[in-house]
Amino acid sequence: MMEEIQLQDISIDSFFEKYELKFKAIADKKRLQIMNILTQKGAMCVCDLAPLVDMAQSKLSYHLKILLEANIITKETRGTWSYYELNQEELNHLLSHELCCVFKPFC
Amino acid sequence: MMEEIQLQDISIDSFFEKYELKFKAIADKKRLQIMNILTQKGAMCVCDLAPLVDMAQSKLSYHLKILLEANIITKETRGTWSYYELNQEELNHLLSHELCCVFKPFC
DNA sequence: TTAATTAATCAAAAAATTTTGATTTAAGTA
DNA sequence: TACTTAAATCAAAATTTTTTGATTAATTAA
Repeated sequence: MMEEIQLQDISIDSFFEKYELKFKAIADKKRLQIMNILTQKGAMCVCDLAPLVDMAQSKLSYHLKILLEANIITKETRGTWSYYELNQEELNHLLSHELCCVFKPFC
Repeated sequence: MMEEIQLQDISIDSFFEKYELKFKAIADKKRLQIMNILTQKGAMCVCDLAPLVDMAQSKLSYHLKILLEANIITKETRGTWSYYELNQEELNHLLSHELCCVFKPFC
């Protein structure tokens, strides 16, 4: 019984942690701008994205990693290039329909 | 023309800032827990909420202020008590329908 | 092969957020 | 009136996040 309650607590706790991670990822002006650009342009590599968001490469890679680890975007490597794309499915689970067109693709 | 472009930039910039503020407010395990409790219990005062989230009063007041400033919750003062309640309308604009029952009331 | 490009990672510095404990203000209670 | 309770605010400390610039590894191009 004790264990049951504890398990419940642990699971609700990790549930909140999961959403903390996701909301934290999108809780940033620059990362929202990145999402907005990916909404409009589809998949992009770091070197093409960098000038659009006016960011140094290492800084952009840092922000992309945050979004990637929250599953907000996906990554596909081709040669030396890394192509990043919005994860539409994930965003649909997360955001209101209203936020389509701005932070979600094809809505 | 220059001005038009600048105005556009400023407005899209403040648009991202607005959502940064809101997502930042909900991008926290403890604040999500607060929202979850308010979802279940409706309006609550700080002194009743504090033991439920196992937080000192000043800490809880700090987190409530973050949510209040993002318009995620509302506040009504009665005597010495402050009653906080989820802002259902705001959350509907922000979050997916899926996140109802967890972070949004009456869905 | 050599040089250049792409992007990830690292450590240190800078900046922002959160926690803590105390103080303050206001309102209720004996 | 004096005492207690509720909650906001404050400053300092602690913690977390972000930025910066350099380095590294892998791939492409000359």
